[in-house]
Amino acid sequence: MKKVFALVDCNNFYVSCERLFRPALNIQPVVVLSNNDGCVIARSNEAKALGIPMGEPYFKIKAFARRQNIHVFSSNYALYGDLSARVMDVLHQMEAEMEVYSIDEAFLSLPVSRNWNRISYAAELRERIRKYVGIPVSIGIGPSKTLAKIAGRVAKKEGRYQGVFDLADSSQMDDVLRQTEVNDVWGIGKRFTEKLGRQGIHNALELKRANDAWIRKHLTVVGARIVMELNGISCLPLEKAPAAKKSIVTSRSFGQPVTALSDLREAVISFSSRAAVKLREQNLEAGALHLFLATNRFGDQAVSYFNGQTVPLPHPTSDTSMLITTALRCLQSLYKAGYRYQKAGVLLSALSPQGYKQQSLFAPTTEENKPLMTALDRINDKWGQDTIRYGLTGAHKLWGMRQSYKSSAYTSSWQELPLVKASLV
DNA sequence: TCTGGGGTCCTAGGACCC
DNA sequence: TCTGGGGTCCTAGGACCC
Repeated sequence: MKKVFALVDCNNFYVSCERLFRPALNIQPVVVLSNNDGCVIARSNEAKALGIPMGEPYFKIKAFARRQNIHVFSSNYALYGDLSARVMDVLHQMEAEMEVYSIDEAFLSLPVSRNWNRISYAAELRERIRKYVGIPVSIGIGPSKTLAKIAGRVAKKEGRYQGVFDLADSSQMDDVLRQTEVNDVWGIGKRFTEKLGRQGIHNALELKRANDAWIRKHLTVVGARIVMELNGISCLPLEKAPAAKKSIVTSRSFGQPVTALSDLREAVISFSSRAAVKLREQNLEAGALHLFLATNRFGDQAVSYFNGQTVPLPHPTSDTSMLITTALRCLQSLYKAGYRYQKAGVLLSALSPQGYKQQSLFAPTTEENKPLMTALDRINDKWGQDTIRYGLTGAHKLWGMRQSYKSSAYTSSWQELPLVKASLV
């Protein structure tokens, strides 16, 4: 049977998560900040209306936010991750084929049939998510993922459609595409927009009709696929199972600049430990480790330093102490005194399933550490991250993140459950 | 003072081989 | 003056996404 795609997209997701536990904020301007309280990464409609751009550094709007009574939150991924899982559960229950595309989006594959009403199905989905989880969503429907994305924008923006817009076999197709700026098309970013603009291509309809050879030459096959998708020819299939990871990164900007090697060591040990846990969660082992250090990229270029080092591991491993030792060796050779470091990170690559590669006959094996790693993960799973951790990750954490406006882990920590108070009068 | 983090895919170019 | 050609593999960098 022929299929169409539906995109289910949570509205202003992080803001909606915060509002769930602070309903008084439902009509107030709200923003959520990135790690380190750096940039604005989610805005309520009221905050958008006040002109706060996506990605704006917080320090630039701090005074304005205070004047306008904008409610500000540090990001709280424990909360957002849990609510995301609940939204995805509701979708699963509807028994459609689905792809979890990101923390706040999922694609569904819907059958095309004359005696079946897609719009009322989508409306029902939307209502269930509102009722069971409390998060508002928009749903766009189209013959390709790219068109479903465009339909989703219409669903979100135009109140008259009540959160659901169907672009599959729609007579409005070209009108909608004409009104969609090219940089709002999925896969067209800043650079492609500039290139297209120089060719006189400014909206999605013009892109749909663009010359294929030119697109292939200047936007590569990536661009050619987008053009086909705009023409209703689906090139991007529904990925029902998540693909195995090819790399795992743990990196952070520091709450304040760090100069001492000892502080960097703490950070590097902490990032390596975290990366190792992620590796084990996915039953993977790494064949190589990359460590990088960076000073503030917006600061004075004369005193800037960015460097990284990749080293192969003697054999694929997910052993925390092996990864820490390797990362610290990199740090030793990368570190230069006198710089104000702002960021560091560990990247694990050459990933393979656990136990997949043959062990070396001569290299030291980490096999005997497996029970220790398993025990460590179990305890931290049960009692919370970092209940047991490697020494030297530091108690004072000079390098730790700023999170001045964080809400509670309402749904994933017994200590932080919301309290409901009632009294009988 | 203060500018996120974690990913993917594609291409060009260098190293190396016969 | 003239300095092969074709193939593979790897990596760095660019572009994009949420």
